[in-house]
Amino acid sequence: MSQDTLIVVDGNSLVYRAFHAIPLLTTTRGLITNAAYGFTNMLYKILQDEQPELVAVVFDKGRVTFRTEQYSSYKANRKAMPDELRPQFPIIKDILQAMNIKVFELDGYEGDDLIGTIVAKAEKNGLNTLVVTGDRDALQLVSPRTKVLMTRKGITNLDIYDEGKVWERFGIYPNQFIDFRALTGDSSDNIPGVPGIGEKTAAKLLQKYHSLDEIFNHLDELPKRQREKLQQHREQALLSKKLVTIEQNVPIEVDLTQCTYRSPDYHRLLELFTELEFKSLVKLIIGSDGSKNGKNKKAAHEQPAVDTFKVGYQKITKPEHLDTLLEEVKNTEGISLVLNGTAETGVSAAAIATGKQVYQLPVEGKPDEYLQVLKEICEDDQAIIYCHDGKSAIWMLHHHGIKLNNLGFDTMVASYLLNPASPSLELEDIALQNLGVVLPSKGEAALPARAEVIKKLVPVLRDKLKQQQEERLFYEVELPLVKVLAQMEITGLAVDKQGLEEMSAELGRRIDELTVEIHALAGEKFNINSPRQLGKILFEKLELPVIKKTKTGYSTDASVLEQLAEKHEIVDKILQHRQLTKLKSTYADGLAALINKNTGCIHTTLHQTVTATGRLSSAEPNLQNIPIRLELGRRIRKVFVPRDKNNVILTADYSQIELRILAHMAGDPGFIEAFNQGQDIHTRTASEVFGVPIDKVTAEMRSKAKAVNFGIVYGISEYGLARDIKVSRAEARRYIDNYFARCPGVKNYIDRVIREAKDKGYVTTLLNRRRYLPDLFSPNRMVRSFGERAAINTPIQGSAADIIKLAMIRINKELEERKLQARMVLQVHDELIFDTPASEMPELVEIVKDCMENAMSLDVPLVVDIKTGPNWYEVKPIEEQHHA
DNA sequence: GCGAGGGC
DNA sequence: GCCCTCGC
Repeated sequence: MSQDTLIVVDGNSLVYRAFHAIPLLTTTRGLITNAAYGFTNMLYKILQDEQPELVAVVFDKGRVTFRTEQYSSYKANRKAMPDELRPQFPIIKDILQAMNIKVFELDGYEGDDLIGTIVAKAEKNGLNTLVVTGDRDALQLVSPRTKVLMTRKGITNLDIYDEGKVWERFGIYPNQFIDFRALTGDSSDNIPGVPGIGEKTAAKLLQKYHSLDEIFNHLDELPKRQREKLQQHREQALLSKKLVTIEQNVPIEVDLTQCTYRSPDYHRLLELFTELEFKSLVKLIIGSDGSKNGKNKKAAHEQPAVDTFKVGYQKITKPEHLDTLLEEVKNTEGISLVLNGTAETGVSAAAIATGKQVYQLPVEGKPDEYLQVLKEICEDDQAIIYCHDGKSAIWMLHHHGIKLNNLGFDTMVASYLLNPASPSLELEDIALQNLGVVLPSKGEAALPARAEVIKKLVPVLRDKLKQQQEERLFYEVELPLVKVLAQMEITGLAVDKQGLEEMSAELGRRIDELTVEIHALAGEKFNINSPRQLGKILFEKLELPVIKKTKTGYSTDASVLEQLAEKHEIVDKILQHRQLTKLKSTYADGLAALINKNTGCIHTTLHQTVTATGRLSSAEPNLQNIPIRLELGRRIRKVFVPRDKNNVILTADYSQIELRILAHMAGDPGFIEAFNQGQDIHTRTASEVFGVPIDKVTAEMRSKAKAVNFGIVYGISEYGLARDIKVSRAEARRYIDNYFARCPGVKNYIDRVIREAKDKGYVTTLLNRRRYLPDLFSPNRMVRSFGERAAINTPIQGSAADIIKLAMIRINKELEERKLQARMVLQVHDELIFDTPASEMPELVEIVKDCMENAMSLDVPLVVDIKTGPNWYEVKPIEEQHHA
């Protein structure tokens, strides 16, 4: 007889258990996955422990079953399936399919009955069966060959019931279980049983009389109270018996050979698990702990279930092979290119995948031979080239004087667009998530594998972009922008190094003076830069009042110090010290350290795949936060100079772009009108909020109104506004209410955006850039409010990003076509900075103004202010220069 | 990792 | 609301 083991899983029972045992988990896209995660983990563990030869999972189908027809109250007190659970069933079925596990379901029957039928068949075939469920009724199936694995509490505690265990637990044999339930009932399924007869009594009766029928035959032997109860509820007991009896002959084809447990489709499973963000399960399959450095060893028993992705490739050993490569590239629409190397040292190795073949370069023994071929390929306008992080490829090629003319796809940028709030940016992760393959991390095969994977990813990612309606955004904005950003980084900003050093020295002297004074006032030396030491001095030694606390101690931030300023003269000096050390360390010294020795310029990195809203970010150094508000800091801008003595700096910034976008998207007539008439928008808001005529708006009112306008754009909270303009919460609330009362279009817009965001799970910008907002569904109110503010802010901030990106692409195209020497060198969210020969100024002004103001057509004008000067500090409006 | 502070 | 960098 066969010793094979069959596992039959009650899908619904385990899914419900998992749902209630695990708190709501969501993916970064807001998909709820807790039940799917818990179920999959349970299943994995059971399969691991039992190593079965056969596996089946059953599900209920349809709410009406033959039991409901017999007894309308059956399971009537069961609540409807929670909205968070329902959509997890298709996910679970996808997972089971990927695991190659047979699923049974049949309309009108509960999972129990399918289990019963399968068990009957298994018994006939002499299989050992293990039923996995949380439903006690299944215990009636226990036999010498059939056991039940029952969930106890949570999902990790499982009890195994064989005949002995049933006896031990209930004092009955499994074949008495139906009668037992007929007597005790089951409140969760609304099975009545015999009221007043509990488990203890039922077991005693069954021990003595063996069955329900025999109990009724011997009623006269029973004590009066029991007898009466049984007589009175006889019909009910018999009905209960029918209801709890598991059907073992359901009209369904059960072919146990179909249940043979084969190995899963690991690639599909990896795609699913990575998409669902089941990180521990991914680790289980790929046998890695996810650490990039590979320092942490795998546990010995953890055999990776999938091999790393391998692809056959041709190493180019002879120069003649290069001709073959060139020929094939010519005949291929879209090749992928992977480069090893750095921007500083150039390309050290390359791989090219055409779809038919993967080529590995360089030519053995001839380290530079291939560069000419690389040049021919990259600069061929006909060759469409796919990269992962095309901008870094452009940098590396730039080292060899090679251009990348036709970037046809960028898997990193595409993956960012699909989920900018938490994108997978590493090719390894993108491959896992979209192809279900594991990339080799090192070794000779790594490069060709990457090339092949990029080539395979392009259609998959393109399809996903299309599904999210972001194909145009990708091809018309983000992809062409890669080249523009590369050019900006490569050009860099010229810096007056000597000027920077002088500023650093001067700041150093003033910091030293202040340090001496502060130490004297404190009566001891201490590290002013250490919030811990500073806190001790201020709040313990000098006993100043504690205004705010942080997680780790006293808060000493600027708002706290400002409130303490009048209590002790040391405080103002600390504020000054803070300001000066920030300027010296971050700006004077920080910038000086990043001047490129060869070019004398600062080459920031403009990140295209970092922000959740679609903005760019700047790093090493961050040139998007060079001081401007305070005069002292603003002087830093003097060191940013043109790269040639005949050049000037030109800046062009959008005036109030975010508020204009808000006016446009909200369609608020008053707001739109104000911009169309060229009114001062903050003055107008002040007039609305304070209910005074435009000409009666004071400077203070305007400044408060300005804060309100910012607040609206940021997704206002009265708390934030009150803090910013230093008024009470109630006062702030009044301003906001007034604002909404006077600008109903804005109010409606905000409500609409939040509603749509909650409905769809994401928000979009004017060019359909998408951001998922899982925070909107958080059970935590604070997190939820945060999500709501992001829902308001993202369409505005992101649309501004869309617009300036469009302008940048058009400007660069014009500069190129007109062969101008002017260069765009920086973007600061609503501002572009150029380094241009003075002679090209008039033409540049015309191009920049035109491209920026007409980047997109809105219901309000886009207005750009242009300034020029000998450095970034001294830029002045061009009109003024005419008059001067 | 946190607090602080610079920008839009 | 969105970032980056510094010093501890």
